[in-house]
Amino acid sequence: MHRNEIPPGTLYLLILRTLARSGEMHGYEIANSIQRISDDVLQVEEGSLYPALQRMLIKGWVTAEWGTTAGNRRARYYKLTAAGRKQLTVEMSQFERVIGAITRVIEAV
Amino acid sequence: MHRNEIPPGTLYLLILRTLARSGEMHGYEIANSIQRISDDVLQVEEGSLYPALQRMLIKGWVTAEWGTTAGNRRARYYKLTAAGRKQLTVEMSQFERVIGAITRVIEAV
DNA sequence: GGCTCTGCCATAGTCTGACTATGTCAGAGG
DNA sequence: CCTCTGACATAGTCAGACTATGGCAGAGCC
Repeated sequence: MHRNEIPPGTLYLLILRTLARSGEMHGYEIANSIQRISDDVLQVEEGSLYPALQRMLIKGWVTAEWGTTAGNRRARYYKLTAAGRKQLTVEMSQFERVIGAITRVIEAV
Repeated sequence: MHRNEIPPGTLYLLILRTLARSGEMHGYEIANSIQRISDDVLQVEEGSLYPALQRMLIKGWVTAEWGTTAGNRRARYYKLTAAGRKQLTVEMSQFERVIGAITRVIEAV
């Protein structure tokens, strides 16, 4: 079915943060990293990941260049731009703001 | 513009939780309550609220009946069903699960 | 009596973005 | 060779939060 786990909008945040931590990664690594760190709660499907990366390229948040993996395969390596780093801080503070607000509503008496 | 504040999916949670706390409310009250408790961070637009309530009626999470407000206006009063209460617990635990996972990714070193 | 304001409900249509399904291609290893 | 897996990509579907708009009824003016 639909609607697996990742709330719409937060995928950008997850990718940006992952790239910020690791400098440079290809798509597959990004997905695996997110999945692993989240203890398999967040599963980034390929059909979500690559379109998101394309959009992020268009928005100018990342750059990409082709390279070769350790296992000798071709892959596109993504890297944050300055705009991407800025976007990350925006998304982070927005995330905290909104999640904090939702939590207040949930926990209100 | 678009994409104001409320992440898709969480509107159900907010409405369910608000109704659970207050027993019975009409739409306007629900929206105002969420907005107030969230310190104006979450603004539930009417064009989001009423469609959401319709969907919740169809899903059987709430019932509605017409009544009159304190200010002598007609309004539809919504109330949680058993299924709605159950859905609330589902959404709550899912929310915590997913937000926890996202937080782990964000805060990972 | 009109007239505006606000409370309150509703819907049609747009748009973002995560999904499913599918396809490709290349190296690894049996 | 032949399958497996890593890795990328896209077309199409769908949920759902938005914009814009409209309607109606009571309150409180003048």
